[in-house]
Amino acid sequence: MPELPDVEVFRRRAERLALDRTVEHASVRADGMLEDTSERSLCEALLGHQLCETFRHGKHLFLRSGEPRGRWLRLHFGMTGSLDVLEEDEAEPEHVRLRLDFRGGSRLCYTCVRKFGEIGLVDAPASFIREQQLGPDPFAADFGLREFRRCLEGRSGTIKGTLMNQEVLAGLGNLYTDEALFQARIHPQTTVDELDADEVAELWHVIDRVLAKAVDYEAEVDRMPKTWLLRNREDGVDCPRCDGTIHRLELGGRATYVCDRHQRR
DNA sequence: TTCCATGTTCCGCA
DNA sequence: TTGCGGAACATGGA
Repeated sequence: MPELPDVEVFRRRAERLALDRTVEHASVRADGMLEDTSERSLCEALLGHQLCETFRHGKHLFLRSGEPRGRWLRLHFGMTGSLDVLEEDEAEPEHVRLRLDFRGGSRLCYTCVRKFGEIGLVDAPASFIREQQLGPDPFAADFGLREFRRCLEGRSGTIKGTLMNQEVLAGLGNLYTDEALFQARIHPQTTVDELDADEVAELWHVIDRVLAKAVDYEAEVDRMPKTWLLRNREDGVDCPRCDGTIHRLELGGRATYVCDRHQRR
């Protein structure tokens, strides 16, 4: 489930298990997933070098190569991507699109079942973020209520669409947007200009808390509290927070779950 | 077989 | 011109 918390978990995994190991072999099986690069350039940037730094912005993960030019491998996970570091004796998962074999036997596997993800090579994360016009990352230490207010300024669309717009805020997807709105008691179809200052502040605090907690739970839904919507995404079940019922709506072509009682329009 | 899916992008409309 | 919302995209699993 690669939204911000999932990608942050991948980043920490790479930071812990994939840095400072020489890449001895790289295999790319990712036709259609390479962005602004080629298999040859990727191999050139990685082979014989070590990964030496990790960075995440929104749903994008960057791994810096220790090659002289210091380019960054960029991974986006689409809807089904994942990143694992396997030991020598561990079986390889299916749908591996990029595999880096390290000296010593461990290997980094980027898998993506539906191939909606992207593999790229960039000179610097900052320039990529600028070119893509990505909004700020809500998990960043310097992102506070003031910055959040600025993101919503002048917006007129629904709060759900706005939060999921990566040019407004980078990292929230369908699931965590629903979760934040559920906990903040805001209906997803509420428009941004309908929210008062208190609601915006509450929403900010909820987003902050949900993201931090989700990362603590390593983005594993089964470990999250039963009072979270993520544990209750099913049409017709009882709301875990009030006497209401959870309903499934379709918003912008996406499944949306709301409580009919504490998220009124 | 049919339906559904956490991602982005594109097009028509206001 | 800009922003918004819905449709489309490709693929595989339940």
